[in-house]
Parts: sequence; structure tokens; C-alpha cells
Amino acid sequence: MKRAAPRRAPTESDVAELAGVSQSAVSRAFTPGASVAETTRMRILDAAQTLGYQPNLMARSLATSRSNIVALAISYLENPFYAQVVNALSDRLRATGRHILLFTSPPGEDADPALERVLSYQVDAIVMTATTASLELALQCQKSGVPIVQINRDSTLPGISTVRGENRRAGERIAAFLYAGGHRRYAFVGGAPDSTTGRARGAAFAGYLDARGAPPVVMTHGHYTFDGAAQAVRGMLSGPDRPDAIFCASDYMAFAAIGVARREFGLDVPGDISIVGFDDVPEAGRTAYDLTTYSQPASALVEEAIKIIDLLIEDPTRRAMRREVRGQLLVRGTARVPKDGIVVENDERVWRGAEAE
Amino acid sequence: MKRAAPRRAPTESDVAELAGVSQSAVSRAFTPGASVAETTRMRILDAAQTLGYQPNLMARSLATSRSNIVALAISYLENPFYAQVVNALSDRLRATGRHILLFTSPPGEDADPALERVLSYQVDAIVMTATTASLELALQCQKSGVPIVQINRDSTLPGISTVRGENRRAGERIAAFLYAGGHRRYAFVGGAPDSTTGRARGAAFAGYLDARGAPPVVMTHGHYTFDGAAQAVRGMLSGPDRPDAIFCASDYMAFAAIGVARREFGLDVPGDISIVGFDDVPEAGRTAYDLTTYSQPASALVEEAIKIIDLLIEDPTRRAMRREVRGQLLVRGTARVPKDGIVVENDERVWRGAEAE
DNA sequence: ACAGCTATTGCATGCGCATGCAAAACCGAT
DNA sequence: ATCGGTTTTGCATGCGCATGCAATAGCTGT
Repeated sequence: MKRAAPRRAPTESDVAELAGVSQSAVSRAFTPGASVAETTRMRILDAAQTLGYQPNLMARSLATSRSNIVALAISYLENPFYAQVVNALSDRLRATGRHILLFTSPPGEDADPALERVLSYQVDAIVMTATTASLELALQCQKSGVPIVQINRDSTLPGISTVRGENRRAGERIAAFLYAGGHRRYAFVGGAPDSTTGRARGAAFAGYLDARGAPPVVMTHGHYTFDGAAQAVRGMLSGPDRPDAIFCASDYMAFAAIGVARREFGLDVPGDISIVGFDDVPEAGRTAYDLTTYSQPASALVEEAIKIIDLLIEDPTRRAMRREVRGQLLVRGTARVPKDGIVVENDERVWRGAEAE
Repeated sequence: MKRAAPRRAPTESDVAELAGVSQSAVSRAFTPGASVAETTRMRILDAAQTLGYQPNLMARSLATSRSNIVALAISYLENPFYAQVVNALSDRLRATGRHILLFTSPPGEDADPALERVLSYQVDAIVMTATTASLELALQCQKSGVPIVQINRDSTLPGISTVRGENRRAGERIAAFLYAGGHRRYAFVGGAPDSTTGRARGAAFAGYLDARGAPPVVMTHGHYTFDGAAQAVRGMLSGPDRPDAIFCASDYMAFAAIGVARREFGLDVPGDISIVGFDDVPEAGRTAYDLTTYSQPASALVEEAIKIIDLLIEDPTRRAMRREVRGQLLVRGTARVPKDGIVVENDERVWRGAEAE
């Protein structure tokens, strides 16, 4: 088999020559809305076709100073919730011809230091999820007009937009739900100590229960990892006076919690202990897991994030935005169910008790 | 708060002016190994620093026709194994200053059609995992000298390199393991019908058992999805003559299988039924799951893939390569254990029985 | 001090595409 | 056939950086 020497890719000039027009005509043929006669346009497209021409996006980006690339900074990819976020984001961006430049960072660390140089890639926007921007990055982006949106993380930095689930409300409603279920001792497995998101959930959870005179809530950190959550749960179940209701700040940690409770301690869930998660990842709804959880729809978060990005790209002087996406408490099989307040909606059992509060 | 109008980013010329040198000097200052006096280099770096200069990678890429971007085409991101692959790849690439341009495709579909235009981005290489390249893409890449490596998928297409776990051997060893464990009726939950990888595992599995006169192996497809696997297992457990040993072509599907067996059918795993997975994702090793599985180390796969890429980039005329990464049968708690052949290695129980075969 | 080198610099150009501007082609109406 | 107006084209230039080549500066030995 003959191996063709790697050839230079055809350029607009090549196409132009073949089609008997100028390079700029070719450029226009590929620019939506540009002024080209339909007939020559066809001729050019034909020529491009036979040459196998593909526009060089680097060159285009250099000329237009827009890349159609969005940077995605992410951590905790092993958490299926974030896998969902990536999928959703990728899908929605593809719909507008954009793509994702991926920056991962190991759990626990701050955003990938390489992210500091993300602007070198002339990205149109930056989406961060499960990580937060550094001040320096925020300033750089502000200066150069590149929007940053954080999904599922708050920020006090200037110029950073955020989209998140309703953390406070979720914490309270889960507390109310478990309280109504008549539990006696409550625990919370949070994420990273410095995750605003997780903290908000925990604070609201404990706040509700404290206000009702429940015994102090056991607050722990699972660091959003499987092992971290397992460890935390192992700890609280080993001691005396073990909790009979645990709220985990993510489904992923709840899975670990359930596994530890069942397989290491031989507990019945939800007979001996109730466990509630947060996110409603797809697995959570399957009978294999059947996790009671508070939903935070990834696709809705992503949708909002993209809306924000597009507004900000259109008018970079606009202020940063904050959005909250609603969720609800999905009643399934890992937590004891209160007598009242269960409503069926779209085939899912939802808790509506104590809604007024 | 005053909002600075989005400013043009500083360029090499700006730095040059400030440092009192020519633009090319600045360029050289940022090019490793270029000829610049150390003192002026410092002066330039200083100037760059104060200006907040960052090289424009699009321009650099245009000039050098190399982008330091690797395209990653992926599917089934919800499978934690692939999350691992992404993480590993991202880490290893970052070590050499490269980044990932992400192309996802929905489960079941072929690679993202947008991938056909991936060459527009002047990527240095393409990594595909859980998907396979189209012929057209393969030819395009061959023509333009862009290496393609598929992780965990075989290919018969020209110019495509592959890296995979030892599918055949795994299938046989798992069969031998379960056979030695004295099971009576075997089943296989494969992936997508057209996944060469999954087929190889299943064929080797069934082949081994057939050769020993075991009853015909129940062959099903889980399509590599959680629901697909659950469905398949549900089917085989509902019928008469239910299997007492299931090999799932991925851990992710094994989790679904275990859930269905335990929670829908009230079966004891491994008392009533043995379930073995494939991949050894991190969760599999945790007591919460404790899955018996055959390992396929994501980091090793990625490492090989990158080696191949680098060789191919260095010399694009080189032939496509195929690599197989070894794994082993990790004996944990979801399958009945044969009397003999268990060896402890690095804190893991490994099966070494019938090794000769 | 000067020839002979070498290490540094700057100049000029090109990478592939987009786009403002002027030239050319076209069209219908007179 | 001619004119005014509208499309359609091509020309020229720039985006920011890399690099071959020639010019310059710096250095060694005599």
C-alpha cells in the first residue's frame, strides 16, 4: 500500500483557483450572509468539495478574534452528575457550532493552573463547574471581556456569573422531610469545606432542624469523593448514638453512604437509617439504587449557563448574572416516608409537605 | 464600579515596544531554544509580565501549523471508566502543554458528525474512546498526517492505531474462574452489538465454556448503558432456568446487574448468583460495591495511547500501531470463589488458577 | 588595533482567512 | 443604446506570531 506523503491541506486560494474566482470570493462563500451570487457560490462549494477543503479555524479565529471554543474547567468528573453536565454542555454548544476545550483539575485542588493561560486560546467564554475561578483569572477575563460562568459554585469575585440549584431551599426541605418522617438524630455529609454550594445546603439543613429543637446535627465532610463520603459515614456509624438520617450533599456520596451502611454495618436502608442525596443523577432513579434525593437538573443548569454566556458575548459590558434553577424532593426508597405530603407528578413521587415554610 | 471597556489583548509588538526590541526578539524569547541573549530575554519577560502578555495560540498555531490540541471523541461518559480515561488523558497531556478539544456523542450513535470537521481545528492528534472513526475520517487523517488512536475499540480501518485491554484473555479467564467456582448456568451481558471490544470478551467467555461442555451461554446486550444492562438482567432473571453466573462487559453494567438481582429479585450476590465485571473502576474496589472484576487500567491505556501519538507525530509515515494492556482478575465479593488459585498481590486478591491455559 | 568568528538582533515575509473599499458586472427603465 | 442603481467581485490589507536571511554586535587571539 502506497503511503501518500502528508500533504498540505487545501486552502481558500486553492479552491479559488479551481473555481476561477478570487480568494475573497471563497471566503464569502463560507461566510453566512456574505455577498456572493448564488451561482458562483455553488461553483465554489463544488470546487471545495472536490478538493476536500475545510476552513482553517485557527486562521479564521485569528482574523475574527473569535474561536467558537468554550473552555470548560471541571473537577470531580467521576461524579456522574458532572458527567451529565459535560454531556449537556457539549450537546448544547454543538448546536451552535461551538466546541469544548477541556481543563480538568484533580479533586480538592483549585482550578487547573493551566487555566490561567486559557485566554491564550482566545476562548469565547469559560464555564467552570465543581471549581471556582481565581481572582487573577476573574480579572483577566473581565479585562478582556471573556465571560465566566460557574455552574454549581457561588462566587464573590467580580464579573463572575453563576448558575446553581436551590441549595438553601433544598437543605430546608430535606430537613423538613426527614423531620416529618420522625427521625431522631441527623447527620450531614458535606462536600469540600470550602465549597459554598455544599455549605449552603448543610447550613440550611442544620438551621431548620436546630430551629425545631432537634439534637445538634452531625456535620461532616465527604469532600465530594466516594471514599471521603464512605469514610465520613463509617465514622458516624461507628460511634455511639449513630444517626438515623443522613443527608449527603451529592448523590454520588449518598451511594457511598448507602453502601457503607448496608454492607459494612449490615443496616437496613431505609429501615434502620434514612439516606437522602442531592442532584438526582440518572442512576438515582433506577430501582437498582432508588435513591431519595433532591433534584438539580443538569440540563437546565447548562441551558441557563449558555443563555448567560450568549448574552455576555453579545454585550460584554453587561453585569454578571446569577441564576437559580428549581428542583424538588423526589421520594424514593432510601428514606423513611412521612405520612403526609406525597404527591405524584410525572410518574415521580414528590414531597410537598410543609411547602409553606 | 467602573467597567473598563474590553481592551485588545497585548501582542508581541506591544511587548517589543516596551522592551525596546523587535517583535521577533519577543517571539524568540518565548520560543524554547531560540537565539536570544539571556539579558534581553529577561528584559522582554519583564515587559511581558507588566503588560500581562499572553501569546495568542491561534496565531502561533497558524504560523507553525501545530496547535497543541488533541481532539478527544468520547461516548458513554456516564460510565465512570471513561471518566477515568478523560481524567488520565487530560493529566498526561497537560504535562506536555497540550489540551483536549472534546467531542461527545450520544450512546449508541456513531461518532459525533461534527468530528468530521475536527481537522479544521488543526488538532495534532485524535483520540477516540468508546467510539470508532468513520472511514472518511480515517482517510482524511491519513492524508493530512493526523494520528488517530482508539482506546478500547478495535479497528479494521487503515491508519488507525488502537490500545485496549486484553479482551480475549479476560473473557477466558473469567469463564475459567466461574467454571472453577462450580456454576451451572452462565450468561453474558455485552455492550453494543457492534462493539468489537465487547464481542471479543463475550466470544472468548462463551468459547471457553462451550469447549468444556457447559450449557449454552445466555448472550445478551446491555448496550453499555445502565438501563440496558438492567433490562437484560431483568430478562434473564425473570425466565425459567435463571443463570447463576453473569459476566458483564463493563463494571458499570455490572453495578446495574447487581442492583437488579438484589433489589428487584431479592437475590443474594454472590450466594445465589455470581456477577463479574470488567474494567475495575475505582468504585468497584470499595467495600460499598466490592465487585469481582477484570482490570483494565485506564491510566495505562492512556499512557500507551500518548506514546503512540507522540511517535506518530514525530514521524507521520510510521505505520499504525496496536497495543494491548494487561489486566488481571481481581477476586472480590460478588462472585463465588473457587477453592484454588487465589493469590494476594498488592493487597488485592487475584486469581491465578488455570493460568496455563 | 584588527581580522575572523560567533552569538544576537532586526527585517521581511508568510501562515489562511475576513473585510473595507473601489472596480466591475448586471439589471431594468427610459 | 444609455443611465442610475444594485449586486457581485477583486484588491489590498491586517490579524499575531515564527523564521530564513542578512546585518550587527560582541568576543578571541594575535
